[in-house]
Amino acid sequence: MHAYRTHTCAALNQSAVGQSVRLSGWVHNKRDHGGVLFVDLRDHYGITQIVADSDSPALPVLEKLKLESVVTIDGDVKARAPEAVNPNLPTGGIEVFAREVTIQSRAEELPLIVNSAEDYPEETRLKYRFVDLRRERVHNNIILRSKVISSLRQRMIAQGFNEFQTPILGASSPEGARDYLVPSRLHPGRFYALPQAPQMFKQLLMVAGFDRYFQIAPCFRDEDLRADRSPEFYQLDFEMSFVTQEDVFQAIEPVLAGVFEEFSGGKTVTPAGTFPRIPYREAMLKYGSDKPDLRNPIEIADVTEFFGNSGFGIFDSIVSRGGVIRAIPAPNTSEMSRKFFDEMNDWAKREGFAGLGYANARGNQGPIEEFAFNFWNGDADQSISGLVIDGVPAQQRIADEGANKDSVLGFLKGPIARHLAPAEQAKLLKKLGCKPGDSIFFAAGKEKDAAKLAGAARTRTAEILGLIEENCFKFCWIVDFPMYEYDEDAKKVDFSHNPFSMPQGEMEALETQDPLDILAWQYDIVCNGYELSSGAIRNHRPDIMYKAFEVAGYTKADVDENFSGMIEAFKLGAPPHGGSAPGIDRIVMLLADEPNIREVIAFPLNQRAQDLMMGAPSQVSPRQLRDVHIRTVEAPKEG
RNA sequence: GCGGGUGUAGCUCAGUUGGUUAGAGUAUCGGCCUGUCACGCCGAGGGUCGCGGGUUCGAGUCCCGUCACUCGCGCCA
Repeated sequence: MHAYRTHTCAALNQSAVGQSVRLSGWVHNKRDHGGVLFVDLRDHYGITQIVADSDSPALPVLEKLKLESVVTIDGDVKARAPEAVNPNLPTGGIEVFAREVTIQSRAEELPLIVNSAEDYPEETRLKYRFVDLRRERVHNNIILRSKVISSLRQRMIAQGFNEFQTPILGASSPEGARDYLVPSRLHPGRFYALPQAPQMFKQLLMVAGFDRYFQIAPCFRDEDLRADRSPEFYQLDFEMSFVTQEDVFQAIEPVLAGVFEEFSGGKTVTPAGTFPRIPYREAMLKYGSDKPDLRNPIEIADVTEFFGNSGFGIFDSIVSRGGVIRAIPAPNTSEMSRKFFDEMNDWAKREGFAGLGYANARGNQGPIEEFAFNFWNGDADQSISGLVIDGVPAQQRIADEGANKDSVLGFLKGPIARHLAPAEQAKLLKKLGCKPGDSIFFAAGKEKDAAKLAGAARTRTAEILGLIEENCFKFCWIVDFPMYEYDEDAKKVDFSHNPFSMPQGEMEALETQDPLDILAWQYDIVCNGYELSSGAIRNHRPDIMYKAFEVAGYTKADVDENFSGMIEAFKLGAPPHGGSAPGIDRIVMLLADEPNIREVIAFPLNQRAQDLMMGAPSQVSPRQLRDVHIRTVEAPKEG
């Protein structure tokens, strides 16, 4: 008989009744009835109930044993009485009567309880990650991760991609994120950098003629963390030769849609081949973000045209200084309390914005859209007959109150609305697609700021109102990123994203167009508001590369000095190529429905990039520092 | 670097307007219990209330500072 087990804790069922078996696992839970003791024995595969009665020598041993101790049980499989069957347990039809128990490892009192779904502070969980990982939810997440990676690999290989490893110890690169540095022992004063991504190497693999490469690649970035950002993470890094942007899309959409369909657990997935393509500028306008969550039905609109001479001072002056006004429709909220709108405004201020204005559309009972359209076209009197405002027909109000026609016909309430003539209000509602009873939030400022506030308000509004569609994964491509942007601080044009992307229009565009109008063959994949990947058709032409850098104010010497390896390679025969790199941790995070990337990493660093279990980063001995020619400046702290 | 939240028993949390000896659940220890599967019942131990300072007759509670964790902003092509 095997030293530890004849079966796993998930393997036994009715067909094993009568067998003599040996099981090993952790004491998941105990129920001690004095004369009879039940133990839930757990391993990776499942749970089997062990029974020890007063005849069993195992009873006194198991009785004293703490939870999470590891034991080997010798016993006999018995069928449970019908009333004792546990339908919630796959092995619930049987139990193992213990004849003997061997203690493999005694557990002391636990810092967190394995057999509970209770939430523990992350500090505790990470310090005792090996215990935390025994718990069902995290254990399943890590298994899911393994399956997702396996599936991604198979799907890539099936498409003819070859998996290669690229160096971990590389050269530091001047652009991009901060590098993790590794000092060199053999070369005093010099440093390796851990890769932020295998960018250079995958392009060189294309130059080397390998045509289709991929890698489950570890990446490192020494920047501050977020819930969806870890300093070390994995990407499905891939690159292809002789391809257009369209070819890259067609290669990766089936992989992502496929793996999401495989593991989504029934949630709907945007089908491969139908990922919407949203130009960057459109995304910034309609969603206030370059990673829009398309589960959110709200669409932002630009309403700058309604202000400037409206008499609403703040907005008018923002517009006159070149700013913009963005409107965020909030469905069915016009009857919400003042508090709702005030709290949105307070929230915007807390987020560092000037504030968030609002207006409410009256709860008209008439066909407001049709009326608004007619009104706007000077055809109002004709349709007033059908219009009811706040329960009173519009014509009657005009007659009864002798009211000013404009005030009666106003569609919008609130401090901003007072400054817009009814015809303007109608146009505005029409533009936003608002219905009676909706409200509108206004975000004003410089274009970048207003878009950002509008985007944040769009998300918050939908979350508060419960408008985010559930049980779906909505993918899209963000395309047509601008090649350059104006850097306010440096007062010059600079690359807006990756300097190695091919500009759309290539050399001709660089020579003839306003740099701020040039688009790049660069694209992101976004799913449910998370940026899953970033990619591009690369610039493989030295002449275009020098020109692209020249536009941003860099000399040929600058390029040669910083990127000589790549440039030299491109001078010796480089195929047109492009690729992308979906983030694996974020994919698993979405599939596991976890709000935090650390939930899908077996041993994650905490929010301050520390390993609380192993104590990284740690101090090293003076000898080690001497070896790598490092002298620290600040007095080391204890710990 | 900046802003929000949290910090009370091993663990999860409660703690009122500043007022007696800081509570509960769970875990641990002891006792009882032969059919539980969140077993049940009885009892016990367990606290620098994150840390430092201040106000007060009196501070877990109010004020100032500070630390840790976390979420967001900056940052992350």
